[in-house]
Amino acid sequence: MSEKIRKTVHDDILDIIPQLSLDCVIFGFHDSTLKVLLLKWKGSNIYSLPGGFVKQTESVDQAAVRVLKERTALDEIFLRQFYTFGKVKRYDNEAVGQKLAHLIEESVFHERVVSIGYYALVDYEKVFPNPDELTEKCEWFDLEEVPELLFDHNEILDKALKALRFELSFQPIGLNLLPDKFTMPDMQRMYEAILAKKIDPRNFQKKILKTGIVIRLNEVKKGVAHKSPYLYRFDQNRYKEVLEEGGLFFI
Amino acid sequence: MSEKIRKTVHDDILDIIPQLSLDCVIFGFHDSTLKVLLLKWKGSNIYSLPGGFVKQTESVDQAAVRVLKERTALDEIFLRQFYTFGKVKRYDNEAVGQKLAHLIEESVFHERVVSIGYYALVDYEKVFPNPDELTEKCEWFDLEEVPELLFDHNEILDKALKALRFELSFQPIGLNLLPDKFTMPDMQRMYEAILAKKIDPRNFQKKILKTGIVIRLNEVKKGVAHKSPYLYRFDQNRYKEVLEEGGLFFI
DNA sequence: CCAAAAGTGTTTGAATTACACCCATGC
DNA sequence: GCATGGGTGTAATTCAAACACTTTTGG
Repeated sequence: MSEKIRKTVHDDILDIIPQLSLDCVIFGFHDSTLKVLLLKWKGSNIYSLPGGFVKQTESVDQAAVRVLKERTALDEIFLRQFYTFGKVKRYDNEAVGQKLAHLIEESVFHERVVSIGYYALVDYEKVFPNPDELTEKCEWFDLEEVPELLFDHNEILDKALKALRFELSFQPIGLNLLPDKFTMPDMQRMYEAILAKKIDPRNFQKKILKTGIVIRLNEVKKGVAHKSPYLYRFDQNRYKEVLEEGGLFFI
Repeated sequence: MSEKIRKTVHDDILDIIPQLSLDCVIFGFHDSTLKVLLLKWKGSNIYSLPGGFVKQTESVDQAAVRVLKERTALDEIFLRQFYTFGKVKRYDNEAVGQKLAHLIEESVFHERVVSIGYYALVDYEKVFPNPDELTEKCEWFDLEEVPELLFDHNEILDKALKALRFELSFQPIGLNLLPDKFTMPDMQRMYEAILAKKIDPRNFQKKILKTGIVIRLNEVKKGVAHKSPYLYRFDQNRYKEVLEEGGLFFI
């Protein structure tokens, strides 16, 4: 553990809530597949979700926003708290302590920590992945290619994905994964990637347009092979209306 | 603050996770209305939700089970973690400290606490409400008659009710509020009380019976005025099947 | 001109809603 | 015997699902 890191951890320890952390599952959508942002720890082959601690002077939500901003350079992120992980032994503390001994004092991992799980939906193109002091890479992984993760992060990821699927099934939150202008087939592929099922394009379009939450622009996407698809944009105001009407809609 | 209580709080402080608590919204159903179990603090007119701290040696879920058992004398309670409340200033620490100064050292309330919210569904008839050392009464309140509560407990209650309504809309969790044997009109009234809307009895019965999760017994409820209604019981096995089929059903 | 993806409507079946009268019981 | 709540079926409508061909573009 470098002196710098030791110092940082030590200074911070007074400012954070002890035994409480948060973990963020950051989802992106690219090449018709759902991606998740993972960190690779320095001098190792160990991966984990981005996470952090909650400062005494910030809310848990603010802490999540801060962590996300640090890792993605994005403000204004769609965030959902989905579960708090509170088992006594969330992972093999001994083993983790040894694996990370070159970076962090082992005793840190002897203490039990409760972690609040958030998931975030971001526009893949706008993200600049950024590792922190303890990690050397921050990169996107296809969901099917996620390796074994540190702590209980595979479990947290599973639960986040379930929560995302559930919520996407009746609220159009998936729009947060798309760029400002997108095509109907893009949107459909996004739904298909997350829900892991094929959807009929005619029925899909009908359903989406009926809600009125997207608006077709007088533009088509150029420079693509084959027929040029129309571009759409999200109608934030209409979306809020739909939500206030209690409007849930199923895909 | 009595010596006994001071000692208890002091002894416990080493065994619990600091700055982390949990709060339980315990719902019951009686007289066609949804009820919630509240505590009245000693020597005051202050009410709050039951809650507690998480011991170092127990999971957060176990802590919730323990709290529920202490307040209701029930094992095997239906419990759902629904949200973690993490604002920096969840309530007016000064004011609360003063209000409870006769029971607890004021400084306790100067520290910021993150609280994990659970809601429980219990069989009203089986509950023996039980105050703790700091409270003098533990009693059921109609939802409409809930007074101003301590801390941010009104907000927690609101959010629990929303979560309950949402979940009840597509999973038959409300059965946990009913006795082992119940009538179809009972069940309907329970849905009506929670969702706050009238339901057609023919359509309701059709929908419930179609799922197969309740079974009509060869008994009727005796001793009631008017026509004797049939009794039903919950089919736990069928319920599990339905859940595994991914079966959600709307009311 | 060919290959590949985009765009579009109608028909069918399933599910949901609306609706009203008779029955059994306790008083 | 009467007032009250319990029990039940059908018709109308709405909503969801199935399904295939034409159009446009780049290469």
